[in-house]
Amino acid sequence: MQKENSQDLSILRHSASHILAQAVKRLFSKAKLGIGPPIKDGFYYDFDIDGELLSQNLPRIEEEMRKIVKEDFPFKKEKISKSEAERIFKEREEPYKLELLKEIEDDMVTLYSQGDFVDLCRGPHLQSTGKVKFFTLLSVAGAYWKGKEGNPMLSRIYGTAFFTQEDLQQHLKMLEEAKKRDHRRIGKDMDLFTISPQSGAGLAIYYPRGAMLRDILENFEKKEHLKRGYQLVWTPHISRAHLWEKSGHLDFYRENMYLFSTDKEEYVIKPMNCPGHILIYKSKIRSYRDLPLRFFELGTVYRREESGVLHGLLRLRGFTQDDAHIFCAPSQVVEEVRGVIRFVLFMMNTFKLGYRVTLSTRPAKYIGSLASWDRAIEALKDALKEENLNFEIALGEGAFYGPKIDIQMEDALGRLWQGPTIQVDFNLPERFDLTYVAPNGEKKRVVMIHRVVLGTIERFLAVLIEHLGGNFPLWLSPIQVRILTVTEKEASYAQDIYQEMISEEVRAELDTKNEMLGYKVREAELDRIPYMVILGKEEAKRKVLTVRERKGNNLKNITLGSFLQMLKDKVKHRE
RNA sequence: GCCGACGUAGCUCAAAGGUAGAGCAGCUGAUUCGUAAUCAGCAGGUUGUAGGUUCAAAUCCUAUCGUCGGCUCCA
Repeated sequence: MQKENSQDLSILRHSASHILAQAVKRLFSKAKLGIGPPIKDGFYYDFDIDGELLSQNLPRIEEEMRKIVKEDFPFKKEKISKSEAERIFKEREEPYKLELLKEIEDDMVTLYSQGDFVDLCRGPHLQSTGKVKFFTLLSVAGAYWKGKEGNPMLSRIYGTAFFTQEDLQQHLKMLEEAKKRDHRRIGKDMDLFTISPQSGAGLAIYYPRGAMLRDILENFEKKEHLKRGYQLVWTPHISRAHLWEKSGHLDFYRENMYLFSTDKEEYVIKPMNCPGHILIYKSKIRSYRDLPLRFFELGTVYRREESGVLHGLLRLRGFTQDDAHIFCAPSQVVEEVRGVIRFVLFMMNTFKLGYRVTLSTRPAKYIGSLASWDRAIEALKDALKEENLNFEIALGEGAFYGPKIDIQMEDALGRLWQGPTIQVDFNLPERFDLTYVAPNGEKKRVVMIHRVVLGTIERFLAVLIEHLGGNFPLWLSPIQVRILTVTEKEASYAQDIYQEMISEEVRAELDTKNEMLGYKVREAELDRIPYMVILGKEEAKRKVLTVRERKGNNLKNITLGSFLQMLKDKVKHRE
């Protein structure tokens, strides 16, 4: 039933996109048609036209669409020969449709028409334009023809459509809600971080609360890595360009790298941590008995990203990977990858995040031999299968040095962001001649696995903020408790409680402002503080606390000792 | 990088060529209050930046930086 519904919905939306195209052609006869498919949450149509005109005229276009709906044209399907279709679109001066026709291998094609509007389309559609009742246009954006940089930039109009007014309303409401969860909004509200034009686009600055949050995450990461046999390492932020020449990055990754020269030499600000970890591996002769070696670093890297792609903490130019490189024998690869997969799943479960797994294969631009690529892909597949994970294959989406498993996480608008990734690399060990001594005394080639389990601290924080709407569980909350006094008379008792708490390593704040309690409660709620401790005449007299939970429940007559114990238990179990 | 929109006080937003304004936050004072906004006063801005048009620019033009929505790219 559900599935049928979503199929019907995409037919509806496809029809809506044709109505949109007809409306635009009516208003702007010079507009050339691109394509107009239904998508996950609606539909779009691409036009080659002055984009400014469209954004100003969105209301007019929508009005025209409603007229077309009223006119109730039937959607007519017609099967004709390709040459006949070519004649029609030539006459109608639709160069993009002609280009699409050329790529169709069949001799026959289908056209759909409504009124005087004709489109090359596989269909299906609803019976008539009158069936499309509840829709709205949302935005205008640029989009390259066929999604290829270098192709002409078309103007894309996005919209959405539903079968009922209620569904439409609900969807629009959901978009509003998502906006409220936007990590940039919450980051500002909760005083966590900023990206200041003064320091530069794509570079985040953490305020005390944001820095606290990072620190909690980072400490958690370090502990979990140590538990799994990783060793902490640290490598410098800049290094000689020479190193990056050897790794191949200067050839394959140059446009994303920040380079600078000192008087004598060129240097690179690291965009990745692997070359540094390789130097650590190479610092001595390694035995098969040492393997696998797992080097972990919260490595801050900088990449020159195109200005248009920057997006809060989700897409930055400077970010910190929870990066590790595992050096192992070829026979250990599957087991090591399995271990990383389990680690990733542990993380996703800990934070209760949804995810999607893909296996990315060899891209057009790559280094290393075909045979080693095939071997690496097999190893990743085996590990995924043995962990019983569902995954999709993304052809040609691998890194230039090896195939990878990507785990994507969802943000508040349902957009997917790459987080954890696991990449097998047979190539860098070759380039740097990384070996170990086998039992028979022979030198053997080591295999390298690059992997991150959260991805980056920044992006992960962003996804987490949106996932939780800023309501961090106690163990993650930068501020765990705020102490509120009812009147100024309780200031000294509150001060004592506060001192006790911070000495017990509770992240507490004291609010003795001369304001009414309602005001302070409201502020603490807006700051999403998990626990408020309310101290008035009663509490001071009886030396107890009243605790208000974030949701509004009250716990009365609690002693400081039992409250501290409760906090400790919850932190321990990450509730 | 490309297409489009936008940039006004710490924040949210007014002011459509003619003296930049409000709410919240901040500060001072009053109030001493029991679970999502107590009252009053004060202060706060070379309208992102740099040029230009004009008697006069937040407003019009150009460039530039940045932000937002996409495309492309990616952790």
